[in-house]
Amino acid sequence: MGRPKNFSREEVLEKAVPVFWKHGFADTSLQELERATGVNKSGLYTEFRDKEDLFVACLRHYLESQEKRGFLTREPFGWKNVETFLKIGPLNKGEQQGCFSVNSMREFAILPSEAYGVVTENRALLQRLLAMNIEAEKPRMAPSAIAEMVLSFFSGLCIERNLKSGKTSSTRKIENFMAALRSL
Amino acid sequence: MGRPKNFSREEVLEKAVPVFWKHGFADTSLQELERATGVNKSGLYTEFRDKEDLFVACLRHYLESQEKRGFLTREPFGWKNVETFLKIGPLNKGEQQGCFSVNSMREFAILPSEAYGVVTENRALLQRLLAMNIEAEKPRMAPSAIAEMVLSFFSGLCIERNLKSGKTSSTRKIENFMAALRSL
DNA sequence: GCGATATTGAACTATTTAGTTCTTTATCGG
DNA sequence: CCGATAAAGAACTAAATAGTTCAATATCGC
Repeated sequence: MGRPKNFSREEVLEKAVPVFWKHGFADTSLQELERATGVNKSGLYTEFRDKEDLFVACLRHYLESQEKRGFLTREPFGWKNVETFLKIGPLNKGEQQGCFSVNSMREFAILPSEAYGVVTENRALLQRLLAMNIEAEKPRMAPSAIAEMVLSFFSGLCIERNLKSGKTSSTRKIENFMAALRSL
Repeated sequence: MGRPKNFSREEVLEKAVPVFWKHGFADTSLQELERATGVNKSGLYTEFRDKEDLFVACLRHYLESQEKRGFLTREPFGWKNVETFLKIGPLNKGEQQGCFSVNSMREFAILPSEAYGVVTENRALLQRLLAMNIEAEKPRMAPSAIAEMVLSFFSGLCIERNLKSGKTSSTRKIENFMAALRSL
């Protein structure tokens, strides 16, 4: 069976995500990835085809972990879920600000096309989950139309996390937005 | 007086903006900038301190040109101006998608701190102009609070321009959002 | 413990990068 | 038209980059 490797794919992804998250694809070097993951280039290249492949794997891993948080699938469905999603969906843990996926959208021009697919599929999923929660509140406006707005607002909140503004102001802003939604 | 240079600072900025806009700072090479502007490195380096300096100059130039479009200063102030701002503020000219300034927010980690200042100042200005227009409609909610929401929504629309989605869906989304605002 | 096997680490490669330097060239004032 | 001056062009530098190669090494089944 030969020598066993002393890292797991999961482990590497876990540690690589914050690096790409903060610096993006272009400005992240293999050296940084080695340092952050503790895995040598040899290891990284046996596990991943190249830097692009590793990036896409990170993106998938990130989105799966976000899905597991399940803010939009908690019963009962409704505005409360939407509000939670907006409030604590975008992360605020040190280097990890906003949403890795939204950040990546800026870099599509230089990212493998696979990344585009991963992000758009996830957005479609979010859109459906949002619509499901909105549907439950029986608003006058079409749930899918409201869901679209929410997703855009969410994307805005995410990139704004790159600005150092207070958490309270963000919370207040979300509550105002929710007030507007509830009247639809 | 010596040999006269055969380019103007304006010209260079005009041609460099789309390059940074599309590729961001990290992934734009001096070579690309030479090609796009038609100005040799010698020329670029006599006009600008370094790549960072050129980038910040591009950002300023872009924001000034956006201000000149003046969507938010047309009389009479009101929802119509806000709607116009959302609809045709984010550009859609080939490589130039969304907003250069919003795109740049993703890269603050590697951008000169000056860039941060330029962007935040501009956002503060937008915030004031939006509030001014909203104020004119005398809504029940605080104009500055509504302005905050609009700016976040705008930011979201801008990064979403990196996805290839139809223009009509964006227009419909904005109209729905405006409907929500008008009820505040 | 031994040999096959797979991982690891480090040295290496080829390319690209931002930035510099130096020669050539064009213009203007006299 | 000539000499001072400033710009343009190209050659150059040093560092960083993604990716490769290969010898050293650790483990497992036997």
